[in-house]
Amino acid sequence: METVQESADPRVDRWSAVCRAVALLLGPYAEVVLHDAEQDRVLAIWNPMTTRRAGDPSLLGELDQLEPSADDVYGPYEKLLADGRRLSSVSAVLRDPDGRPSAVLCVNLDRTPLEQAAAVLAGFAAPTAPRPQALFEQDWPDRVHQIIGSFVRSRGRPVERLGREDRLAVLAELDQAGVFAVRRAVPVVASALRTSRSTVYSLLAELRARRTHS
Amino acid sequence: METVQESADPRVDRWSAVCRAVALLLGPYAEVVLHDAEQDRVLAIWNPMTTRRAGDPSLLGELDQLEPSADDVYGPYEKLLADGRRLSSVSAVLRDPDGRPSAVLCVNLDRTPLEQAAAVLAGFAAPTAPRPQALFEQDWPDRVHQIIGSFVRSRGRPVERLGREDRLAVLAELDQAGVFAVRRAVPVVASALRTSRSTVYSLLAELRARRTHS
DNA sequence: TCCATGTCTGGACGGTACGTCCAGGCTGGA
DNA sequence: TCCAGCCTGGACGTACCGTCCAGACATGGA
Repeated sequence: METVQESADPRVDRWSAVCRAVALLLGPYAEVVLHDAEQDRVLAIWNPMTTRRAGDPSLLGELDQLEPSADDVYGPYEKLLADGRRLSSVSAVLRDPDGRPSAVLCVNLDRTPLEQAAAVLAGFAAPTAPRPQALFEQDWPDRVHQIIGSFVRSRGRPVERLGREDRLAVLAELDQAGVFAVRRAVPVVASALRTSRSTVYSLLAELRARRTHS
Repeated sequence: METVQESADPRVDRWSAVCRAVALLLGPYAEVVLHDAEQDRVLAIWNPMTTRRAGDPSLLGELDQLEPSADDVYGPYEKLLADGRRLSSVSAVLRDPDGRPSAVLCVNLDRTPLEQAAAVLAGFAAPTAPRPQALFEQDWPDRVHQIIGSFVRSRGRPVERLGREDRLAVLAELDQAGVFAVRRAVPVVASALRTSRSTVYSLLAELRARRTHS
């Protein structure tokens, strides 16, 4: 099992056993990330699925402000990787003896193997139907919030503190998901991202420009 | 195995063995329907899943005009029952020795058991996600055509000859599928139904009126 | 044949949403 | 302090949406 760990942080010492255990239990398709809740960076990664490394600025901070939960456990949420892999993510706030949040544990499970098995079963009855399941999303605003929430959680900081690149990334996810083909989607996304309609259009234009100019 | 058969039609005699065999092979979840291609009615049904009976006016006629296929076999196509069951439908034009179409065989397979198994697998990795699979439909015009095509096939007559009630029914399916929440959907549906934009809006208004006044 | 009924249709219309643009304000860094 | 970049509300033209209507058409009965 590959481990990426920069410095000997006491919190890593404290939690690494748990992280290793989870990473081993869930097999080769689970990534375990330990975030710093104070200094906003990655403490350690087991079985990394992306290129993130310890010390990267996947800052946290104020995770407890968004969606306060009774037991500090969030998820599972769905997340999309750039290469199309679909992840199930679970986050947990780890607190020190004083009760203050000191680290955030994220477990990302690659669901594609199980989904392939499910597709085999589903396809057995309808060999030609490309997607035998859902037609169109009825509660697409909920879906928008799910995608944004999953993204926010993976970055470990609330929506208000997302940078320009973060918003471009989450808009790319939403766009790839086809959100902007449905009517009245832009205002919903804008308010969900705590930004203005103009900005959403501007960022979308930049996305398209980047896509064509490369 | 339940069989609904009204009159001793020679075509029923000729093909009933095939129909019984298919109905037995595919178990209790397959419905086999033999349609009259000349007089536009149901000749016989094995394992009926709906309330249709032999002699019902599920007229056929001119099936060969729509989407000419080399081998007279259409599908499988997806179809929705009123109670939500999802079917895979296959149709075949049966021709008499002269080569003229005389009967149409339809096999409707209930996919819900297999889909439940698939849902178990898919849900294993994401217990809380209501729909772990697709986000939004990217090629929704294709989907519109699939729905309409499946409907047309189930009624056994081409789009141009659909009556008012037929169009209301297919529009209800499309509406329930959320098609009209996507941008520019109405013109696409109108041209697919070989009707005008005005008519689609009018029928949709009537649908809504019926839904609220009952 | 003529009429009555019901439906479909193209056109036109007002209203809404869409996407773009810009001048101003804000923020973070030099 | 200035500067550069970004965000923002507002305004604007356009495209689309949904409705309405008068005429065409088909159907069926007198």
